[in-house]
Amino acid sequence: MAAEPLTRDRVLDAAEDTLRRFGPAKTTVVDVARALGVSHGTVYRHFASKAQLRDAVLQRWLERMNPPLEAVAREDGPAGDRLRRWLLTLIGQKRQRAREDPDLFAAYAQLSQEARGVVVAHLAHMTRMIAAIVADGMASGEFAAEDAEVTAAAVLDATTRFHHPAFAAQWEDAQWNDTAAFDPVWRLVLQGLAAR
Amino acid sequence: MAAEPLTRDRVLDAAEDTLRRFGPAKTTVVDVARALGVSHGTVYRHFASKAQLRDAVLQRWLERMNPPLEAVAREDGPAGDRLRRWLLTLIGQKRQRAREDPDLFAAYAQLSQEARGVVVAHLAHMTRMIAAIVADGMASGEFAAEDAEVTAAAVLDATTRFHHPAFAAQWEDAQWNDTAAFDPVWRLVLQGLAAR
DNA sequence: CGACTGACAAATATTGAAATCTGTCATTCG
DNA sequence: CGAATGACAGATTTCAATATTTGTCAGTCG
Repeated sequence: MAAEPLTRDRVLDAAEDTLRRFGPAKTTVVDVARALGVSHGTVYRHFASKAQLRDAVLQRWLERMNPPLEAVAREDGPAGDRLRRWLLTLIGQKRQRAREDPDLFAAYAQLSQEARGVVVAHLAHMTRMIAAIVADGMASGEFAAEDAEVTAAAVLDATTRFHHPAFAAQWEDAQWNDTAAFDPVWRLVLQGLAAR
Repeated sequence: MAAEPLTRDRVLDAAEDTLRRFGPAKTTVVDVARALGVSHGTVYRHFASKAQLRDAVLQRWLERMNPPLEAVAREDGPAGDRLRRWLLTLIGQKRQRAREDPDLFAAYAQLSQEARGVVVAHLAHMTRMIAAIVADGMASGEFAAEDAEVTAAAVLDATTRFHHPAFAAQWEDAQWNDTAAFDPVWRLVLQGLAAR
């Protein structure tokens, strides 16, 4: 074993690799320990249960979605344009993950059905980013809304069909490859936000 | 056996009863035949497969949701009010079914994941009803929309979270009992539709 | 002392043989 | 003749035994 003591992060790395390799159904704590060259008891010094380990892997994986979204949120230009780009970026990220990491994505889809902690935190972060854009739009007089947070949650709700993993199966359908289904919803949302 | 020859409808009745009693997982074609007092081969004279029988039961069950919705669609008054009532009726129907027929509802939830024929037809019908209300709103100058059908589909998409069975688990949560989550989305939709 | 091990009990998953179910069809019945 | 039967093959499900996995903890090691 290494001279270095085992860190939480190294365990997470090994767990993510193993998960990607064997899939969520076939990954055991012993597999993860073996990848690290330690006994499985040691893994339990860093995570209280297999569920917590899986949640932590998932959280890190979800958090990697944030930087591109934060970049869009910080851009210049009309709030409406930024919001549209932000939503399209979110949708794009989800689809990319569904394609590239089908196993991790399936685990995420399952957890979001159960509305578990990690996913709730993820959603809260998404809402906060939208709220920042909405608040900018309110400040510039472009949007008329009462409460940026509540409105942000409504925007996320209204576009559920396009980013919630329960609908991932439909993302492959031909008719979804372009924004034909998204655009009419986007029109509703943008005009719903617009000051008049 | 009865003097009457066995009808498709009597098979459907028996299948629905059996399904309700045993649940989708435990219902066999033999069970349905037994409830009718015939051999299971006879059931196959009316439905080509178990899947077709299940789809037909589900279709009838879904169609029973239509009358109250059609009643709302035919009411008088501003299109905005009618559309809101229609959506709340749809949401109410779904929740009622989720509570009263959990097994049939679970079967429906499963099928809508796979976007199967019955469900696609059901969705198309829902869209047509909304389109009628939207068209009325356009005629009266209350709404500004380009295409009533496309807009209707967008309204259904934007409210997915509140009527799609994938979210049924959340319908029981305290925060969903009132319209606290629905109202902000409704505001977005209504203002998105409104002529200015 | 703190990081790690590995034997252990209880929970969970796997397996394969037996039972049941689906769908077909030659035959019976009225 | 059309409606219904029931025996049958192949597919699927069940069930109980067997094996693996999770999570704990007393004990080892440096």
